Amino acid sequence: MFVLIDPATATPVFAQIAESIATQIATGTIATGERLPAAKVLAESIGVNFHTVLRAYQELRNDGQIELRRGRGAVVIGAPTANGVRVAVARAAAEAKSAGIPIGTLLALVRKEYES
Amino acid sequence: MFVLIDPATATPVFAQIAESIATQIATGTIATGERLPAAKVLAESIGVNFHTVLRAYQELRNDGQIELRRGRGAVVIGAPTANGVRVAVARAAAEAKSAGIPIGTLLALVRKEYES
DNA sequence: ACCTATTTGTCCGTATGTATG
DNA sequence: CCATACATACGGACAAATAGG
Repeated sequence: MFVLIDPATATPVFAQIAESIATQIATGTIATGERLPAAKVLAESIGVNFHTVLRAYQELRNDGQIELRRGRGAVVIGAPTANGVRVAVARAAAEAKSAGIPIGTLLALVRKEYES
Repeated sequence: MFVLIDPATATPVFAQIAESIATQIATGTIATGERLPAAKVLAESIGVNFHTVLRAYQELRNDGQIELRRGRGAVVIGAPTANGVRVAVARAAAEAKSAGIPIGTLLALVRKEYES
């Protein structure tokens, strides 16, 4: 697990961690089902507070990339992603963008619709 | 601004705060464009740490309900929500649900599509 | 143009709780 | 029962953007 932090960058540390892990998931460096190191462990290895790593993990969870469970750790989720879904999502995103709806609002709409 | 916290409940304090404010936005008790009290002020008024309120605010921002800016505060966003968007979102949500795709993954897909 | 107060943003540290194994 | 590991909350510090004088 290699995570390199650039303190000079404007992007926050937790975001850098999340981005690094997300990239490694996307490129297959970290496999589906694999378990990420405990937040405390990773934090010590890159020299940051464990809360910062935890926040990165929670960001990844909110993006549906990993699953977090107490006592168990962080596990990478495999994305099945049926085809019809992708098409529908693409249309919704395009509609929203052309309507000038911000991403946050769109996500709120999707969540509300999904949970209704 | 009335926010009542029940310490006996299992739901976290920050979630209770966010939920309370979301309800007040939904019911019109808090109007669109209105400014929420500063996190520090609200925190003192309900007797919690200001970080907890800040987290509630950030939750509301992630849900597209308010806009946060340093030095400016938290302002309630009005939802324009064009009609075509609602239809597209509803379809995408339905597709995802029938495909068994969890909400987190769906949101990640939407975000990726939107930002591409 | 400058300075100051306000307010959110991030990070650190500590403590306690809770689900998992 | 116990160790592990995430979850929440508190507290403090400093940074950065905004607003107002």
